[in-house]
Amino acid sequence: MSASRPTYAVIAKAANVSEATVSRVLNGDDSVHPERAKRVHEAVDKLGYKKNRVASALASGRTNLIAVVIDDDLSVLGDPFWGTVTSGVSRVLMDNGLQTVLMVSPVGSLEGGVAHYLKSGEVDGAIFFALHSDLLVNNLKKQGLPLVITGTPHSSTDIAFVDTDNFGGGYAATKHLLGQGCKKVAIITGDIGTTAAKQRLDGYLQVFRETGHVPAKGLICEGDYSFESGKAHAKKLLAAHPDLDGIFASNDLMAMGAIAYLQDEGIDVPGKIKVVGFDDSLISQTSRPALTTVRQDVVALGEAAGNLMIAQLNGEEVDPVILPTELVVRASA
Amino acid sequence: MSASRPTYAVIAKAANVSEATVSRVLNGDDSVHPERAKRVHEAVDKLGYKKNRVASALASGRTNLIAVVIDDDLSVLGDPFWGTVTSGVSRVLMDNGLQTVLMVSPVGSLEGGVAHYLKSGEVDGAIFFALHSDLLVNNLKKQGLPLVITGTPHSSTDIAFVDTDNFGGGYAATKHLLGQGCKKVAIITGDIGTTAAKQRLDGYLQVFRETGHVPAKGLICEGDYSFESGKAHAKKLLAAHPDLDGIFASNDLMAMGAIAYLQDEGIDVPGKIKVVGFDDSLISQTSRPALTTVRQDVVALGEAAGNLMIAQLNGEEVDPVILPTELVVRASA
DNA sequence: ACTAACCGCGAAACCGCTTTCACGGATTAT
DNA sequence: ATAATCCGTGAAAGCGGTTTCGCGGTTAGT
Repeated sequence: MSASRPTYAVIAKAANVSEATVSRVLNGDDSVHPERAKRVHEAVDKLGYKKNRVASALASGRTNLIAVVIDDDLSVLGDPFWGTVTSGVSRVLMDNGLQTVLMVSPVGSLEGGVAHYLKSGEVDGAIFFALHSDLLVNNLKKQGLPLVITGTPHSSTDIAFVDTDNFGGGYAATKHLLGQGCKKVAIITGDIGTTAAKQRLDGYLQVFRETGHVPAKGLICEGDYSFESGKAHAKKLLAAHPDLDGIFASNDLMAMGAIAYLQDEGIDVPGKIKVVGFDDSLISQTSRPALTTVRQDVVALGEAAGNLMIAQLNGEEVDPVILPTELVVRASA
Repeated sequence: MSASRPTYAVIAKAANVSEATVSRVLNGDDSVHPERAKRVHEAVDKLGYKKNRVASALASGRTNLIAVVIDDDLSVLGDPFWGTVTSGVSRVLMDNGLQTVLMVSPVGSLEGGVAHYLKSGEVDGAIFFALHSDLLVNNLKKQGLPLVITGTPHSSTDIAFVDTDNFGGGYAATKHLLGQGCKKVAIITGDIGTTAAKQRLDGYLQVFRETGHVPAKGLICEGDYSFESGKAHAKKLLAAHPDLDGIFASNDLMAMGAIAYLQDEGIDVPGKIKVVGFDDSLISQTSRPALTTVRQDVVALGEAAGNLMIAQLNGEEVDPVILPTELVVRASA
């Protein structure tokens, strides 16, 4: 850095006030006489002063940094879903003068880099994505760190979280298939270790509960959100149930996999078998037949997480936020 | 925080040394007597001491924070490409004790939040993605901030950058189409304002230069990397050149768009027209026909950017890094 | 008119770590 | 043996803000 940047000492002298007053003015303390406040502002403008946020953080104990922790490996941010959530979070935080510190790493244990970092007081709060275990968050919660989880936690904690209405989405998707005349509808769930997959399955089951029917054995199979898994399960399902006429896949990628298999077999979609996905990701629009799917507002999810964090920093009590889903009917069902 | 965390004062007392010595030990200064160093380490372990990185940053002037600046809006992180690059960067930085501060915002001018933040000394360096203009980086460079650009800069600066071999990729893709017997090969470029798009086009042109041919007029059209743009340009191209038999699209999404249009028109891919994409993104594997495309190692790109930053922080001189591409032949060409 | 509460403001302590400086003792050179 | 170096170490001065505390001067209470 060529010219060292000015400090309070310089501003104070230029405005002919004390450093304490400079601090008050710059932090919006309205107990300063307008005249002196004006002098301070003028000095700040004239000298191009920018507050050193590190020094400020040390003195005040607030870093204005929020960690976004992705409990996984590299692949997660490569998923447009989490990338989009992240940008939603980031934007909200930035609008509130906070910066986003990104940490991509498995956080299984209470030790390890991420855990230490979060406990070192270098961030004012943490937002978790794709959390595999509640161990760390419960531990951090005890330490009083403001926390937000994106997705529903596994255990029933009192930690703030935001999520999509997975249950409602699963319900709507299944109902739609039945409404289209399907008699035998299967579900390919996501990794059942995730709460989202469980909830979507619950939505599916609820439809049958309401009609008094019991979903046939073997119509429920557990995928892992991958294209290949959609393909494989479609094959298995069709072999066991030749009269299958509807598939609800827990995400678009598996739906695409299923459709790929069916098309390879010369089975018409949606003529013979109708398929519904989940997410309304880009591929659902570009594939053919275009995919009927359950849309979730991913940016809104990120923004909600950011807002929940802001609220907590302001000392407010917060409740979980569940965002609605919407069925988008295209060609596949 | 329930129990306030220990400070140097506590450790120093416990180990019966001065705070200066504690600092030396914790910062790897080997001039401390092993016996005393051991005492310090024991005290640290016993008391569960974690260094306050904020205080450390203030005193040392090093924050251990690196900004990742995405010069755009929300959509960019939703693109799996940048999400993946980001995670690559983040991992390398983390392995080196640095944290990633994510900033998603247009950085057109020298003012604005991002610019101020980068100049405020709160980060030790900055890595730029999807840079639209070199204005800010040149300005920051002058201030001595270590910088890395992902993608080739527009102007010829002496700023470190990493990029994929776009030229080579474009060359290979075009050559492949010709090698498959195509006589009339068009290119749908990306947003020509990006250097990547220009370089891929250059690769395409180079093939013709070498063969002494001049690519027919109207075979070069400028897309914008979107699905729709691929679709629209395929239509336009086919109308103008009914004998078209090859298309090189500058990314997979446009390739998919082109194929979608061709299939809608009942034109066989690759029977009548062959299509090559660029990126080797997920959709290129899941689509049918599976897309022949130019693979770039996106994680490696991010890691290279991270490593270039580390090198600069170590005071090393660095050269640009160009990563190789690889043609992945699938069904579409 | 006299005490009490109040208000704006500056002095100074403080946040927790880093780094310079100088000192006593041991080592090496002369 | 004496002077010149070198070493490991602690005291203390920062880094650049924030915040407590108390002072002098008003304003309000009775």
